[in-house]
Amino acid sequence: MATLKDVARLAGVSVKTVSNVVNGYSFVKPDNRRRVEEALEATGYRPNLGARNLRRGRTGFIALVLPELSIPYFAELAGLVIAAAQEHEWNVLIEQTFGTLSGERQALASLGPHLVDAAILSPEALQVEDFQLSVPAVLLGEHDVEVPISRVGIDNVAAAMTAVRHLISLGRTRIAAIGAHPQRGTAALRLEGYQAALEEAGLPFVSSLVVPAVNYHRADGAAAMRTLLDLRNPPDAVFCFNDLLAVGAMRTAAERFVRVPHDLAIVGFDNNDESAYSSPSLTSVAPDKAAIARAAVDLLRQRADSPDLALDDVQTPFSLQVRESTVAR
Amino acid sequence: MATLKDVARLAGVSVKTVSNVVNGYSFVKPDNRRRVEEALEATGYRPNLGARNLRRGRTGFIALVLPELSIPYFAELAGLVIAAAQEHEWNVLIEQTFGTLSGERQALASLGPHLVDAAILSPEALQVEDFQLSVPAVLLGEHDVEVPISRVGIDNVAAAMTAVRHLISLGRTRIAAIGAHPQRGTAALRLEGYQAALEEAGLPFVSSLVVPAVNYHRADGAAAMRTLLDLRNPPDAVFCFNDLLAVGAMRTAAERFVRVPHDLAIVGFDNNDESAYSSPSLTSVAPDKAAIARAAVDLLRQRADSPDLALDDVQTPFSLQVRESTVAR
DNA sequence: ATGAAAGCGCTAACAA
DNA sequence: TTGTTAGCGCTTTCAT
Repeated sequence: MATLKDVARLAGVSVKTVSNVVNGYSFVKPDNRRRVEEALEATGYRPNLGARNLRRGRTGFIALVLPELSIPYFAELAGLVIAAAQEHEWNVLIEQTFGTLSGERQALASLGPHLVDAAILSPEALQVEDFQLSVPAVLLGEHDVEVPISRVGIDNVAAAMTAVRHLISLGRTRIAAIGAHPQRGTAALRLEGYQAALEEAGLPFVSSLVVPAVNYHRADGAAAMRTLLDLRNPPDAVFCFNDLLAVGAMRTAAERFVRVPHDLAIVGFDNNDESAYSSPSLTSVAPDKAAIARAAVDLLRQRADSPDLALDDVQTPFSLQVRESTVAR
Repeated sequence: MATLKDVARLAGVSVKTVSNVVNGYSFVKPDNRRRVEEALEATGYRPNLGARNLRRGRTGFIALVLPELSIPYFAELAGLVIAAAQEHEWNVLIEQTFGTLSGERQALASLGPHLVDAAILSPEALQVEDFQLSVPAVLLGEHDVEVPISRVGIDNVAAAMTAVRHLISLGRTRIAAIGAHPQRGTAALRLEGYQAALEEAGLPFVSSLVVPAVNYHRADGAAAMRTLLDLRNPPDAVFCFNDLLAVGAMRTAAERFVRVPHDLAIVGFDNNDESAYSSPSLTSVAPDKAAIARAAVDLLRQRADSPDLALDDVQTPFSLQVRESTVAR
């Protein structure tokens, strides 16, 4: 592997001049520039990023800390973050926490400034005291914990209200919710939106129609739906706090021969790619994932350049994708 | 951020001693060890990986080059690779190529030895001449191109035969295939297995039942299925070269009121998580993704340690997950 | 067993 | 405009 020194020797100039050419700096005598460029070409020189970053005091990486890549929402988001980071010459380091407190703590602990320049976090269990980050960071989504970290995400209360209002507009009156979670801030907000929409329409809040979910996987949605269908008075609609739960719920409905949307309308959240292709296809709250990724990376770029910028809270847009699980084709 | 020097000063020893303690090397006088450990604790020292790797001539990263994280198969695989790499103290750098030749070339070009120690590649369009890697690499899956790179993957011909034999055992006789692709090696092998299974059973090969797919997304499967259902003599079964195509095919079947599996049995490939939850659930060839991830990382670890190990070709196991899309519940 | 010092490849301050 | 050189934080001879 050719180094700057090799190139300099070949071109008969100093490393500084080569460095200048490589970095597009200042003014280099045309003659020298040409010889350096030839030497660069001849040696196939490629800068050693490790050395460059050591010198510059940066790493060239940002971390993306998320529960699990096998969860479609995070996989899609990760792809978008990688694309957005590329435009800022950042490589992305993905850390999986599996949604556990210990996993999240471990991931955070590994995020020294020598490893990454900044971090995008999507925590589920972290406590306030854990947020002693040594690099600029941005939180994805809303959380109850009041931590001094910038955030990017949608308005969960409004999004949940939109979903439930849609169900109400369809004439549904016994609307269930799947995904309540005591510790999870996002869940609390979606539940709040659910309640607000019910109240607004003068519908009663029935606590047996609110089913918690420990995890947000398909199996949890399936189990929750079984609970709901076993009720003496089952719901005629259900708002799931993510698409995975909704897919599980639809699966249970199919197994029990409950017709969707005729007997039961279902709305999900996240608008996973797969949701457009299920039968019936799934109505879902669609956050603008590309906007989230872009906003997060932009925010970090600013913070990395000027570390003590004020906290920010970016609200990204969302929409409701209406499909067959609420409106028959 | 505390450096080795800081710790050494605090402990009243040389950096060498501290380095020895940090790296668990040789014998350190108990008294010194204790003082170093206290200083380590007091300063909250964390080694600067960039500097360490610069010195060691390694980067601490491996690249995972894949088409797209939004494709569930790759997302699941990526998660497993990250987990496997962690056990070898490697961080994973994910590069998305979007399956294009230019994307793949660009990704490869960026893989200098100063960026990554090794690479796991999942190419779709690369030509032989592109494989001028400067770091140890492993190819995921089988490819026609004869390149001097180790490979890890399943036996695609055998896997495809297993899938088609299953359909034949169900009494299906007009078995279609979705996903033929002129350039893609994996597609050629799956097609080969499809043909072999038909031949073995004395079934005719009907070329109109083989539908190509430019991409392997859900939309492509849906379109291919429309083509098949428009045939004067449509198939009674279809083998899709991945689960995404199968999901699309199922969607089209539902739209056309074709009953699965009664009128049409469907088998997919990859066993994506989502495939167990569709209605009907999808029968699928299930590669052992964890084994693939582990084998790939292990192989790279060996190659990184002793660069001129012989080429290897690891065959990982697979199974057939039989579900409702072929056998009604 | 431990210290001193060189050097990984690069950038930037300082000289020239 | 370009060369010389120090030094980023670490590991590792080479002494001691």
